[in-house]
Amino acid sequence: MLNHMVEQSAHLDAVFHALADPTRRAMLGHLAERELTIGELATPFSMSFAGASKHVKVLENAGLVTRTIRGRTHHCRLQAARLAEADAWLRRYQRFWTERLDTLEALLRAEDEAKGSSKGSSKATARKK
Amino acid sequence: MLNHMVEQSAHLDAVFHALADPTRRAMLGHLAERELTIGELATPFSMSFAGASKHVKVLENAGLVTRTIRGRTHHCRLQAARLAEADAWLRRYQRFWTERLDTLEALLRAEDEAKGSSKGSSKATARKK
DNA sequence: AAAAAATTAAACCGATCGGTTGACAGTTGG
DNA sequence: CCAACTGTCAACCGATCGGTTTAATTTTTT
Repeated sequence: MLNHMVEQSAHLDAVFHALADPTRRAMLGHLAERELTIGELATPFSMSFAGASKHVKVLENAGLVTRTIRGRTHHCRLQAARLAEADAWLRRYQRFWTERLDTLEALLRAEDEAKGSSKGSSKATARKK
Repeated sequence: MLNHMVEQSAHLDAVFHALADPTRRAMLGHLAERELTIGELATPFSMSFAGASKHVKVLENAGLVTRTIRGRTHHCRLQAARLAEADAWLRRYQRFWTERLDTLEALLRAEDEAKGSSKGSSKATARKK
């Protein structure tokens, strides 16, 4: 029932590790547009097939990519559920950065008022704690 | 104006790398409640001071923590702006997982109807933004 | 002044990382 | 069947990781 929420720590390890490499993030960026083979994923980085293959394996291992073998080509597809898990983890902290943004906004607003006109784009965050 | 959006790739490397370790994620969790010293951060993990010090340095390096030295103690504070950057990166992919979640929701709903539910721990997710 | 406390620095450890190369294997087209 | 194509595997490389221990530094306490 909640099983998909439990024991995500290992998932998060793998997902954040996968995302910590710019090549892999770029690969995900490409996969966001279309399904791609290992070779197609490799070429934009002037990297060996084996190198790209390793990166894809990391992404696959993190559950961010699934592979379909058609003949001799391996077609990779973005699988975003684990990205959602990562995002869910991050959002636990959202109030911190929205708080900060609010105070920043307040500062900017005050600065604006001192200088001239402004635009009021407030977030109206609940003030807790 | 958008300068703070540019060249975050190195930031993202550091942030995602910092988040890829469960000890460091837990440290951030503790720092979300209150400011903590290195020693206070170390104790829950039965880890040496030096070990915790290294983890904090990684978090600091990623811009996720700032340090204030008061006497002989170093007080660490969560700094969430970089978490916001990571979240912003992830949200580029949000449409992929919301698509998936919608189909997942449909599946779970169908399953629930077939079985009859026990606890109503539904997510009540907002379906569009 | 001396001891204790909080922390960093440095050296070290085995494990993993990102990447290459070279050998191997299945697929496809002549 | 053979050659080209696509990809993996295994070995290897230097770098970094997460962690320890020991020594040094600074501040507080006695």
